[in-house]
Amino acid sequence: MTTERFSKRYNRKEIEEKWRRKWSEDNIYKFRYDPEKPMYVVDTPPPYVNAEHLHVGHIMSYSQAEFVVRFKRMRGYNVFYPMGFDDNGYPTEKFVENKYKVDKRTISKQEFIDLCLKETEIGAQNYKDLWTQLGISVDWDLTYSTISPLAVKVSQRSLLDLNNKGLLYRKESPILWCTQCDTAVAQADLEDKEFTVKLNYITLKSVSGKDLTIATTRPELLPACVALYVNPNDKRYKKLVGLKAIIPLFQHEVPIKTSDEVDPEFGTGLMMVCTWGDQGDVKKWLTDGLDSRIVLGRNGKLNELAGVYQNLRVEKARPLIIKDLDRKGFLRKQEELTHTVNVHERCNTPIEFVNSKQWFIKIVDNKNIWLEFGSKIDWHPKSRFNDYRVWVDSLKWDWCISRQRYYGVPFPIWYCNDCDEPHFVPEEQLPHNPATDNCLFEKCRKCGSSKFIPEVDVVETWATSSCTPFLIKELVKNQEIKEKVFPNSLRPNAFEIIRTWDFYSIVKSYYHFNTIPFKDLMISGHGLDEEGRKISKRLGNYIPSAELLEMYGADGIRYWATGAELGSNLRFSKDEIEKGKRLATKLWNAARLICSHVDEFKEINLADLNLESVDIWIVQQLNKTISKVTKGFEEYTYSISRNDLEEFFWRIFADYYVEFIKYRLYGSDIKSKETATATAYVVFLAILKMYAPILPFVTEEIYSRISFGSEESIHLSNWPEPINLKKSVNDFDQVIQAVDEIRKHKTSQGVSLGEWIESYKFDTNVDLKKYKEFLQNVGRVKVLE
RNA sequence: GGGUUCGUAGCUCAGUUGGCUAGAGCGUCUGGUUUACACCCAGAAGGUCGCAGGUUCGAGCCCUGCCGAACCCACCA
Repeated sequence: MTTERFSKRYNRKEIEEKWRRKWSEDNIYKFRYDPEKPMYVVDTPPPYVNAEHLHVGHIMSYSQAEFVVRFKRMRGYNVFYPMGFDDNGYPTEKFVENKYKVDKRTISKQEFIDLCLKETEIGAQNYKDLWTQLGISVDWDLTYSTISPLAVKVSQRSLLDLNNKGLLYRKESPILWCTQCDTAVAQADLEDKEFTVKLNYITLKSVSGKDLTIATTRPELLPACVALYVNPNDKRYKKLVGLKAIIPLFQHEVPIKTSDEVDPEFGTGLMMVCTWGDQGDVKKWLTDGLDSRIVLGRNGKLNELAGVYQNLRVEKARPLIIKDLDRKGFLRKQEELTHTVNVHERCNTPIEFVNSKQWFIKIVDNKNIWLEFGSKIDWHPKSRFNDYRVWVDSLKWDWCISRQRYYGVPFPIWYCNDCDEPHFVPEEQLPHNPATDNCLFEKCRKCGSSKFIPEVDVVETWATSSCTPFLIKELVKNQEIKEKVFPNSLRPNAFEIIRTWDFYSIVKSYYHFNTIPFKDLMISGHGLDEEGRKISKRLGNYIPSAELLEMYGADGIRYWATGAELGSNLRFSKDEIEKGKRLATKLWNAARLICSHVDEFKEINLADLNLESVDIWIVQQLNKTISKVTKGFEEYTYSISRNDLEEFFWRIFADYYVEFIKYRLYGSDIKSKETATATAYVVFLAILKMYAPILPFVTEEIYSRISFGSEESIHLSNWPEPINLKKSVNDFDQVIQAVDEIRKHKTSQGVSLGEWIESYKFDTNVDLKKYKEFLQNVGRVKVLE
């Protein structure tokens, strides 16, 4: 007897800690290249490094992708699994502003960047610790950060290429602007938000002295009003078309025009149109021969057109103007109006349109290409492709990539001081930062001037992270491997960044290499709190990840993460985590039992043994399970795999098979005992391997005690294959039914299942000639008929 | 206004080309210390599958309409 191989209790904490250390020391997740084997390249989302908000959602989505990665590794792929840290850009700046109570306007640029870099380092370490705790099997020698010189170089090279291909342009035009963050933003950075505001009915006079009433939610934009519009079919206003009206308080005259866009039912049917600053299809109004009256500046304040209201921010100016309109008798009434407004997703501030010069990447004209290339990718689940399609359809603006921020990838551009001609730093000089590096140009190629000014804007973060599919190529030197890294095999990410990370990656891979960036997309849902609410800092409805891992251990939490089908949200559930812990214990105990009967662990070929029907039956069940579980992982439906595996392990293997062979394990027939032990061992080993991607710690611990041969880790071992026995049973269902019948009988009689009873007569039609002895022993009945 | 997903037991959810009596876990109830495991085992109760039609020999699954939820898009004077 060798029960001492396993202690009575599975010591989760100690064992998980041991393997974390050992995996790292032995470097078992290091990328190994075997030219004979296929590559499996994963472009994992580089998380934002401000790690204070880490919660189960992060654990969930990274675990879900990692189940598949571990599976692929065991299936014999050369797994290339790097990890990045997305540290450049707005989230880090915001984090620093909050943590240090500073503002980018009130601190020197360099000081601010230094703080960002410092936090970046702390954040990356937090993440690394967390992923290690969780058992995420990335190769820590393959890491990058999006602010590193390598990432800057790749990002800048991308801009150069786009510029050479005529896909990058700089233009002064009305753009989407966040007055809070003080920067241009892209369409993808917008979100819908409902606001309840006042709809103000304001009276103005036509030049002929007639009273007119408009309804507006934005009275502070009156100074920018350039026209009034009515629907051409609106009889009330037919006579007014072509006349002019006088704007109250500001006294300028505007024409009254018609457009089908105007809804006669809204407000008074008379609509005020302003130049930029207001939401709406700006371009359309601009082509209508209207004056340009810009009242809102990039600083979010009203300009000189606003007269006495100059230099006020929108939210300050609005009530003042309303007050003055009311005092002078122009305000007829106010109504409550609930409407949705585009806000900046980072700060929830309503977006304004301001006139500004920015860099853009052409995307609007190529919608058909984005759809075509998007459809070439295998979406898991398929339905999420629709999110992508809808997004591409709704594109209205080219991709504005310049940001008036500090902490990001610099544009490698110098402008001629005299004629504004942009000069791109040549590729061999990258990475380049015009804010700190010397100017590389002597004379403007256009006007000959020798004065240059640096571009001080930075590239938005997505313009860099959209390069990750080919950025990770740069993490290896070997040319042969490089070629196989891109396009990648898998991009796993949550659904809310389909329109940013995924979309922009497709754009860049098409423009640079005319290919899709990755073959498969795995879209995960969100982790929710126990009530099904979104997890947010504001609600405080989550336990920080590190604490969670400390409380429950990695295996239990990973088990919880298998609970949601791919693409679905998943509620946090202590019960599910507990279930995962119980599963680990169950595996531990099963190993204890089986191994107490094995003297030596060795390679066993079951086909060579004289198997009994019950042994053949369990192997058949195992084979079915292997096929189903394998298929599930292949299709990224790890939750289905987990269900199939659990049904087999717990219900069929533990509750039936193990009970079925106990009389042999403890009996005197040595041959029969050996066969049963061997079968149980082989089947259990396969179960253990199939659980390895989900529960890497407990499976590794058990494996280390019961494996044979040279395989150092279960995670580097081969995925189980169905076993060919060359014989089969097909009448075992009736045996199961017969066993159930005896169990039911004993339970209803209040008799312990372990107690021998004198006799029993079956209702079930079972072949007693063949199975009588088996049923007597398993059911503990002396006489059966 | 448009789209996507979803609505199945008290709760959380499976149900993969339409096919015997609709499943699991948790919870509840009954019984059992059975030489791996009470972190266990055996069993029971509990569902007009959101509603109303339709197609079909047959619908939880397919079609139409409606109700409700979440998310996305558009409008947003």
